[in-house]
Amino acid sequence: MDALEIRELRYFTAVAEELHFGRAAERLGMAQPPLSRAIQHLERRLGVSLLERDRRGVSLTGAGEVLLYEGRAALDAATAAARRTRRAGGADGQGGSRNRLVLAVKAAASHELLQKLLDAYAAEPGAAEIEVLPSGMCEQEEMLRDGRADVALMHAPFNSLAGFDSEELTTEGQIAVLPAGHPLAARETLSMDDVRDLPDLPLARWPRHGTYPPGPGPEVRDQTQLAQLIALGRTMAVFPDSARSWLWAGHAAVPLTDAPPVVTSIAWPAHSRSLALAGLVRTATRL
Amino acid sequence: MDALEIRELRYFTAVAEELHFGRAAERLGMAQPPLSRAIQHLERRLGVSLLERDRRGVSLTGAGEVLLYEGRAALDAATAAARRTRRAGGADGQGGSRNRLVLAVKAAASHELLQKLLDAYAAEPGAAEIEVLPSGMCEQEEMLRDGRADVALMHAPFNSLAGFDSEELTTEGQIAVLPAGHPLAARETLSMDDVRDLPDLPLARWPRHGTYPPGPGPEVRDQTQLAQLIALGRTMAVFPDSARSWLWAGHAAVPLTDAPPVVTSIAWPAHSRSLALAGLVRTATRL
DNA sequence: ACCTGTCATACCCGGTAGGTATCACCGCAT
DNA sequence: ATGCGGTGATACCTACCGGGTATGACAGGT
Repeated sequence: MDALEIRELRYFTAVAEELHFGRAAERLGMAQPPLSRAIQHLERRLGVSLLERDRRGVSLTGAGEVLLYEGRAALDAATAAARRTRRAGGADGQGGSRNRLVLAVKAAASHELLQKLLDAYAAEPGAAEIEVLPSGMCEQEEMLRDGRADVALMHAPFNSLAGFDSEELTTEGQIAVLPAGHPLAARETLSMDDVRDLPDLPLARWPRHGTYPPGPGPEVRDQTQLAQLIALGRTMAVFPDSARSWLWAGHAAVPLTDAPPVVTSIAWPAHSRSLALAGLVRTATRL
Repeated sequence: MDALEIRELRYFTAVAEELHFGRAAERLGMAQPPLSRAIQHLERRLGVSLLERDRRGVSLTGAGEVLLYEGRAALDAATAAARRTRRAGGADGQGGSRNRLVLAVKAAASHELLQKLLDAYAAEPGAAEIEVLPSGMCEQEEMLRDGRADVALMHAPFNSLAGFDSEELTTEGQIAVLPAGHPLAARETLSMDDVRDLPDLPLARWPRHGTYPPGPGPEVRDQTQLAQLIALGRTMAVFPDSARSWLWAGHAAVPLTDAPPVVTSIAWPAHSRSLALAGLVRTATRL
């Protein structure tokens, strides 16, 4: 019962994701035959069939799905180990950067909270250096898992806190961000039913984990694009209250009475034991 | 920036735990020179010094400590991936055992709760087969992490729920289990101060993660040994209320007014997506 | 000084990961 | 039907590297 090797997991996940040995081999920078052999070898060692080689392509068996899922976790853990070790040893350029934290935040969210947090923490005695790592819309989980970040500001229910330790920081309502001239912009409040499925204002779509959800609305990549499209009267969006800070002149914000509240939390890998991290969390909860 | 290999992590953790290349090599079933080389190679690839080779033995650098910690997580993740995949493929003997959960429970704890849970769950339509895996005193976390178990009954504050999803099931007080003839056994209630550091009844010590904590009390391995020693008047112990079910005639139980309450939870790896697991958790919370 | 215990170095060998060439198999077009 | 393109599997070879043995370097204790 010898353990899986990381290399084998890399190979398997490549094949499982591509469902095609040739493309997977290309992605891995190797030839196809050794890849086929490696997967066969893996299946023999596990005593389990992972892939269904049908003439019409490759598909995952049940065990293969399990391995894809669990293997990704193992891969993340291994790359996180490497990254954090390199950083702890100061192999990232300047030497000995022990006292440093990487904080992942959504690019345009929680501006004021972040500012207050950084200011307050910098005033602490012995504060570590905080590197702010801007992340995409829901990339923070991945960043924490694979070691690119040590700690993150996450927003339930958009981010999932599963597998992390966290402390709640703030809770806020949500607003509908509409074109200033739109009839609904004059209302005092709105409900989700009012803004869902408006034919003239379809909800914009963000990429989640690399792909766009289906829907009628325009696809946007960042918040500036979205802001422009709203100002042009092409779409609308639902955002936490704090988004008011970046609204344009052509925008109108109307509170939503029944939108789920957005909880901003500070989250970190459950097993972290860093002193600097503990200090940052303490500062954050005192704000 | 090629990834660490599991083999390298195994080697490094062995050395980091033994702090001795020879013993580590023996534990790994290999000779010492290749082990030394492997560690050097690892240090060169990470660009970081992990071990301080001092004349008088080996010690961990800061980066080494980080790698030991993170590496263990990666090792656990990899072995969990292998184990769960094998099980999903039915490679553990009988074929295709997809619908099966391994539940880790402390050997002699929560007897009645466990009984009720298993009965209730078995009555559910489409219930999976539950394999009950008895665990040591605080071994459940490890079992969940490395895939030996899918779900566990854990007892805060003895087990740490960090890194797992969980649902609280019951809360109970604690009792002092004393020899029946002891003067304190006649009391209606006791406080922690009453029973801490009694010269005639030192608290027994359980092994935690393989080693015994220091102290004057006798070292016990299982709950039967402890019961015997208590009946003999040599020691005492503090247990949750539910421990009354296994008390002997020579024991006396006195409620402790200020002991921390014991919370029994059902816990599982945060990323689990198994249908059977969801059903078991639902059953448990409805008890 | 000697011996002992430690980790590092030198050198050799065999397994295996990876490459190239090719096969076996099917769907599909002509 | 029959070749063609595209798939994954097989055969075979090479080179690297992981592992073993023997030995060195170096410090402490006697």
